[in-house]
Amino acid sequence: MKTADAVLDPLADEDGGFDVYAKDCPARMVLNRLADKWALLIVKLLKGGPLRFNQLRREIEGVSQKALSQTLRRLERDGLVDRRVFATVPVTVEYSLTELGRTLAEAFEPLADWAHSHIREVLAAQSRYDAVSEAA
Amino acid sequence: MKTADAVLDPLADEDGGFDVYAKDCPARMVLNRLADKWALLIVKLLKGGPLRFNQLRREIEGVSQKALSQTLRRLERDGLVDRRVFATVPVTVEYSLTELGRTLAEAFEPLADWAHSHIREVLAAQSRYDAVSEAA
DNA sequence: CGGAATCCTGTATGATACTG
DNA sequence: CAGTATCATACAGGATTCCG
Repeated sequence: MKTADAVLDPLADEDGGFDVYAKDCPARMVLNRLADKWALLIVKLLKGGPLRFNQLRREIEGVSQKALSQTLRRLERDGLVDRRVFATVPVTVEYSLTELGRTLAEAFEPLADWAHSHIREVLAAQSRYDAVSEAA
Repeated sequence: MKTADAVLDPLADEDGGFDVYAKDCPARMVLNRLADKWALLIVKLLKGGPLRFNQLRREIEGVSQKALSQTLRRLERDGLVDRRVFATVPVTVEYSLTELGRTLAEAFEPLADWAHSHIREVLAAQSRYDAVSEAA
């Protein structure tokens, strides 16, 4: 395709930003990455400090080792998570947030809070909706 | 208080919240819904006022009519978006944010801002990562 | 215009097994 | 412990067609 710069420049707008609604906008790629089923959950967990692979796996109920592995690699690639290997006898791998990751974790917090505090309203809305469409 | 939801109670923790890391936690369902590729994009768009179906479709480059339709229905079901039909000659359908939806839009803003202002860092991290792994 | 129904395919995901 | 590799599949998602 194009080079990285060629992609960026035409999309940059006056305020130095990007159009999230443009197809190939990097910001949308970022958003899509964050839309990952586990990514934000992991980031939020790591806010509490470094964790090892299987610790994460135990904490996040329902994640497969494959999904966890993939998500961690993507997060590492995006510079959000740091991966450190310790040459202990059974090898130990520790994941932690980078500086960038920490800023993300903070930006995510309002959304997490929102989910937390509006679950009941959402569930109620769903029931209402289902009741109506079921009636038809 | 313990009536309707057998699902909710066992998951409620001391502070009256939910454990996002539990498999069947409603909060996680909410989060997963938000993790939808288009949901947040739509919510953000509707902050600017009501829009019709094809307006949304045009604004969000790359969304298929099916994906848009499905996402809108889900958002409506969750009580985040309001759908109003006008009996004009070619029927007009208008989508707008509900009160609940507006609170979500606000909670989302920090994350959108984050994506906006950290794209370059993420892209840089990706390049670095790819350069290294490619070297192997 | 705003969608629902159908078909069809890529990919994401999960279970299983193997390695360092 | 911390993964990768393989396979098998379910399902989201796109393209197309048709309808109120």
